[in-house]
Amino acid sequence: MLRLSKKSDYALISMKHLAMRPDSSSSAREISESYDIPLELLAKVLQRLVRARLLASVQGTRGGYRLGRSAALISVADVIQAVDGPVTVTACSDTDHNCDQYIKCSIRDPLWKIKNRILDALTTVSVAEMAVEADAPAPVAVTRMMFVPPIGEERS
Amino acid sequence: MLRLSKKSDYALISMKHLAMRPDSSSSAREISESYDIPLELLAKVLQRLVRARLLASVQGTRGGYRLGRSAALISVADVIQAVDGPVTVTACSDTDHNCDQYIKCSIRDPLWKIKNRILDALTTVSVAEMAVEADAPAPVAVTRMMFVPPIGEERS
DNA sequence: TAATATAGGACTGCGTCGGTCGTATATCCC
DNA sequence: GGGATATACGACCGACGCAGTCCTATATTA
Repeated sequence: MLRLSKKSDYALISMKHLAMRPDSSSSAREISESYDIPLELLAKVLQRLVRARLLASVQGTRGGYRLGRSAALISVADVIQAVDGPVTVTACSDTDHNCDQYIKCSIRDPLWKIKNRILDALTTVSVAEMAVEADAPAPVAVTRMMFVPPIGEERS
Repeated sequence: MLRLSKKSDYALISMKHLAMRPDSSSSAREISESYDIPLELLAKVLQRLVRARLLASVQGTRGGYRLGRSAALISVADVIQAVDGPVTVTACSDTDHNCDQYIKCSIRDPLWKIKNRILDALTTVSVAEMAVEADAPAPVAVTRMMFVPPIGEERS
């Protein structure tokens, strides 16, 4: 459990993709094809990231997405929260307590502390750190690997 | 997101409940009524905790549940994993990689690191620590508070 | 033997998530 | 200007998992 949603996965993949190409912009289609992500779904994810100012978009034929700010200033928590809403371990938060057991609940405080520790783990890892993974192949090589030869052999 | 399941909630409530009564055993019914948890559902949760050796059960009329070992030796992670299976942030684990993007996925390693940090946060908090919360009312008072006056005014 | 407890499998309603579709709008190139 | 290609965004839909219920079997005690 405690699984991340697909949308968050896609968002993080996209953010890392863009972080590795700081000077160019990528279209939703490019990212979609690179990682086999359904285009429409990815598009909506990217749009949410734009609304959260984590990405900047350019419309039109040569449009696409860029990072909204330096990758070092974007945390994994930022990305997840932009896409899936606030990180909440419990059904009840400090604002709304929509839970049958709210009054009688005896584990709120300990769980909130744990939530904060989880949030901390997500906050202290930046997209930039994700992008400098040692195992990451060079950008071009990645893009190559991404395109699975459709059917025929397309070896250059 | 990253929400805990209801079953985990119930499991943690029960564990704390039992940790606060180290010398007596509690029945599923008692816990169920104390916190307004559906009896059958709670029963199954408790059974899973027994199977994981976190609880010990006594059948029969005067039966019930006790902690399987010292509360200090039971972590929140233990409880969650006993009830909801292994903590997995990603769909793919090191054993099975049932995810369309597995081959092309670029964020496995960073996410696994984050998963470990989350797991760490859950492992370093014991049930005993949860039970010694300062704000926890005395057992009896708790049980009192639990029973919301049904309809009429029942002020003593 | 009746009451009360755990053990555990089968079933179900429903909310959420992943994904699709359709449409509007912006921009570039011919 | 017009077509191609991009983002923006709301509506819709099927599948799946979770929460909860029901039923039966078994153990223990009074």
